[in-house]
Amino acid sequence: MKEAARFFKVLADESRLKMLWLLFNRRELCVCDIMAVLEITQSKASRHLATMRNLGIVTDRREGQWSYYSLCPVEDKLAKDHLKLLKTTLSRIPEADRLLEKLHAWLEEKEKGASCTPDGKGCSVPIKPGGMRPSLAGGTR
Amino acid sequence: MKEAARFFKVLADESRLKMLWLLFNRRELCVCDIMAVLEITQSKASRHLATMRNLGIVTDRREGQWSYYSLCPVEDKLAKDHLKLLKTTLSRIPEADRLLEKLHAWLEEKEKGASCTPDGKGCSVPIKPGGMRPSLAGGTR
DNA sequence: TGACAATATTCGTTAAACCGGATATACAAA
DNA sequence: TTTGTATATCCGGTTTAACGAATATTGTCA
Repeated sequence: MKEAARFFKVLADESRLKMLWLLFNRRELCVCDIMAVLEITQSKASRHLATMRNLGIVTDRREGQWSYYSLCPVEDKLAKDHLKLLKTTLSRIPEADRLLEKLHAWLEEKEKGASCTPDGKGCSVPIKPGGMRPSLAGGTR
Repeated sequence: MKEAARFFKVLADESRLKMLWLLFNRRELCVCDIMAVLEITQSKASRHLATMRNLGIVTDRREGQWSYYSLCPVEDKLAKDHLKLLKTTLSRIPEADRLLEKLHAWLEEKEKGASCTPDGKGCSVPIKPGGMRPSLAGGTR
């Protein structure tokens, strides 16, 4: 049961729940995206993602300077089942919709050249006309 | 989502998971039973039960000197669904079986006159031949 | 009433979680 | 090589959770 408690401990944080919700709805996201959408500091985003990676419910993939996080296949049955249910239960929370809207707004903005600000207080949109990140352009579906 | 995190926080403790598991399998239990089966102190048992009552997932019923705790109908859909799933997922954990065996052993012992020891270190079985608690005699099913 | 049993609550301590800011690392582009 | 960006990690500091022991409360029974 200790293992089960450890699993729920990871769900017991609002920021992590939000991150999971985003990842339920987008194949992968980089730390930068999560910072922007959740409006949290970089260290906070990175730390929470690491927590979930340590539990084995997300993985990361390095590409250039970016770390892309995504859900990963979960072996543990308890975790697997509750995560699956979580996707459904979270979708019924009004806030969840708003979060997805924010995500899509951000991703669009990013396409146009937005980048993370060092202080994590959102994003600057310098509109570098040529500049384009690997981003999720064409990804997800 | 804050509400959801608050819910999972309550699940994020091994003792509380065990208590829930016992209550999934027994209509009601008094603090004394939980102390004995989980081998925890009285204050620990009482405090954890209070935590769950505050969240609205268990209720208590006073009868004489005993407080009987049981699961209560949960209005919140997220909590309700995850609790339902929890019963299934916990049942697959080997430890869960052993816990139920312990519960049944204790309840039987109690029938024969066992009582809580003040230090919460288990139970003494003074074998008062006549003495019988309200207990769960005839209850549960 | 007084002694005892079951439970709740308080108290002080310890441990864990979380946080922001600073720094370290890794990579990219100039 | 220097600069800048994205991320990870470290470093205190603050908050929250958990605990055992002690005490308070409530009910029982003699």
